[in-house]
Amino acid sequence: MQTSSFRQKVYSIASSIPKGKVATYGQLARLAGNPRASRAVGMFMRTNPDLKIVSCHRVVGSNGKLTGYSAGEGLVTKKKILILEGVKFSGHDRVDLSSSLWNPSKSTN
DNA sequence: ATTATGACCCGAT
DNA sequence: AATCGGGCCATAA
Repeated sequence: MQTSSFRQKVYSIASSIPKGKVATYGQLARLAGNPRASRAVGMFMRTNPDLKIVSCHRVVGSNGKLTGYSAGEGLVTKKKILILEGVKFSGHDRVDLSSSLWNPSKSTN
């Protein structure tokens, strides 16, 4: 499979994240086929094609830590959106993965 | 084709 | 718990 396909797959998965749930970069990378490409995944979110189809704000670090955001006020906007979505926060810039972590196996689409 | 950078992750100190 | 360093992958210049 080409790397270009990998990127598209990541976008597909990212846009598949249900509202009120969040996924980690490593998780997206793993689902896309490259468990070690967590870094590249972050770059895909950064250079995402359309913020409306790809819910990049629902992507957080492995420990639920908010890393970055290219739109709005950055992490501030990202955090705000997540709260509006119904995601529970554990700290200032941390998401409660225990309750808001997306389970791709259950989503099936 | 090579070098440099980054919205990451993990292990060790 | 916090900090430091190394490794992996894809993109941009």
